[in-house]
Amino acid sequence: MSSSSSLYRRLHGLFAQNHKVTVKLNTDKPKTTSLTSTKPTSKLPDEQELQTIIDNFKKSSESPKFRNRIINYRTAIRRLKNNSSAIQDIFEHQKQYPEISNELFVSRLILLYGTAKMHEHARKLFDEMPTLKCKRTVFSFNVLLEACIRAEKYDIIRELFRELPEELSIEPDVVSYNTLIKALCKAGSLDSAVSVIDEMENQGIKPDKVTFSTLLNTYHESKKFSEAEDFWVLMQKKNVAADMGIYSVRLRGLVANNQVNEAIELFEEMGKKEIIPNAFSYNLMIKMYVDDRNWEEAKRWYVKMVENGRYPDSATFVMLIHFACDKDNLDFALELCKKSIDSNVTVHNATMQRVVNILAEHSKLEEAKELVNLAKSYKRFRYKLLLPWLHMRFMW
DNA sequence: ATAGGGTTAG
Repeated sequence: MSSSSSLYRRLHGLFAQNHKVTVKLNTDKPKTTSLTSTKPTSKLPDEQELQTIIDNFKKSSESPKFRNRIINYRTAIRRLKNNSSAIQDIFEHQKQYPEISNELFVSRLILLYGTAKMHEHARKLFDEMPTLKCKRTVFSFNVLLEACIRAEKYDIIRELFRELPEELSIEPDVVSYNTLIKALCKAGSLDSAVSVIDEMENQGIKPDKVTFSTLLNTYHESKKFSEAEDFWVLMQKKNVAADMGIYSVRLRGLVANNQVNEAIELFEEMGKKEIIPNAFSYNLMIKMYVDDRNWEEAKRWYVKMVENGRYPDSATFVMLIHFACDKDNLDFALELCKKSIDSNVTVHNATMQRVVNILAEHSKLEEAKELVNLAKSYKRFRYKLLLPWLHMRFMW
């Protein structure tokens, strides 16, 4: 790096510091107005606030419209943080409404108990369903399994599987088995998860793309790439209808293991099978070359993406803009920034700022200014870009 | 309706 750029950096540092002070002087509340985004500290509600949330929720629950919107329950859970007795309080309150005999409604509550890490309450509500005049099918059984996963109680799921279907005469379906597999994967028992395939086939249930997707992904996560290979072959043998998603999982695995040729091959295979690669597929290919510092190929895949009518998204722009900056390819960096604004795609503020800075560093002041102004016209996000050159001129 | 798959910078 040249000495002029290090001078620039020092000036910029000074500038940034001064700027913060100015912000503080101009406002009465300096706590959250810093340019570097500081999240407001989320504190636990005190007793008074807690009671208000509970009372308001119960009041709102009187409206059937309110009860029909799951988002209201999710919001309440979030606001109540980990206060399980408060959550139990508002959920118990729901039992007086007719929806409590609706399997979907109760299932949502069971799932939310899981989200709140209250697996015992989830189980209790499941057990109460007959008393609540609510039918209980494999659907709510699956939901109970999922609630345990959300509560990270993986070991219970095996037991539930052994105990409940027989007791309640529920036939586990493909979703039940896929959920069991997910639980075993999360618990780190990949081998037993795989053996569930045999188990389900013995019960006459065909593993599907979700089954294979979950397992393939776990192979990749535990870096067992050659086993992932065998597993992919097994999937072909089982004639599982592949889709975009499972190809994405496979492609991600190949990229993670730096199997460049195999990744290209798979990409082409997708086209032949009429699984049209989407932006995510292209991003994977671009990322592979960006990580490899191969500018030519990264750019080639970007061009290919645009030519094939896939819209570059935030990930595409951020990856390539930084790479272009690394390579001092200012024209391309600027072009990408303009295109992102033009196509209504938001990138990180720091990414856009880096291009402004690097343009200024290379005395391309007009272009830097142009970009800052262009960013001002962007409606979906308010970029906060600084024009360092103004300040440098002032210092000189 | 419940189960999976998703990135990008510092």
